[in-house]
Amino acid sequence: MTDALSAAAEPNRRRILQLLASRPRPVTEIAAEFTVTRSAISQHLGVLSEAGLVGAEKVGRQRIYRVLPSGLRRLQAEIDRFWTNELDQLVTDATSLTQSKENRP
Amino acid sequence: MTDALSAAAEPNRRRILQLLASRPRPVTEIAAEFTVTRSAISQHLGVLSEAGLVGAEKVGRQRIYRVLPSGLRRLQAEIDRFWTNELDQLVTDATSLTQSKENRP
DNA sequence: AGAATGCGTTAGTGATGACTAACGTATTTC
DNA sequence: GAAATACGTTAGTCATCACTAACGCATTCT
Repeated sequence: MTDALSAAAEPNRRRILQLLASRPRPVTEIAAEFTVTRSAISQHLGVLSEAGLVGAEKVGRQRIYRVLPSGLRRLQAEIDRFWTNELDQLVTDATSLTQSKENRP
Repeated sequence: MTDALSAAAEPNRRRILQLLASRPRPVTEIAAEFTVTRSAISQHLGVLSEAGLVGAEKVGRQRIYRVLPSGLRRLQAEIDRFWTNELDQLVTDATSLTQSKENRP
């Protein structure tokens, strides 16, 4: 599961990325936002790190995690590669056509 | 795993969605594009259907699957909700700043 | 130096996922 | 009507995941 999209899809990891996007944080501060253990968060950070989506900087006894723009761009590229023109047309077409064929018998 | 993003994130299901986006297809035609069993494809279609991303129409002895624009819009909304302004800024900022802080010591 | 803080790591568990093989059921073809 | 086609479904397997509890290692504080 080394691809960025699969790594970022997990709900808790989505939130972690959003938190880190607003501002880099140490692990404990991240874990405080969740009900799961700090250990679980640490492992999620490991997955995100392995996918190149986050990086850590050691400051004193804390490890400040931040989102890596390069990884984020790779994620964006993966999403774009998935979201083909054909998929996009289905969305835009439906809005104008009042989805006539949607619930076809 | 009822949310659209988690359902769509799985690699095989991504491809299924793309295939169906180009043109609705019966199950066998979809399965022909993959190395896994038709049974596996059928189950993937079940997941996508449960997530409201695809729908089937019975024609003779075939079941023609197609992408549902409504579900696709829900997926798009979920992606947009994840991809916050803060995340987006990190991407756009990095391109102009030549990612100065990316590999900070 | 000793206690406390901040983290990573590991072992172990329960749940879930993706998959195959086999069977069952309509529907079409001959 | 019998064989073939197009599926769904199910049982069972194996791998992976998310998680907790416990431990260990630095680093800071007193």
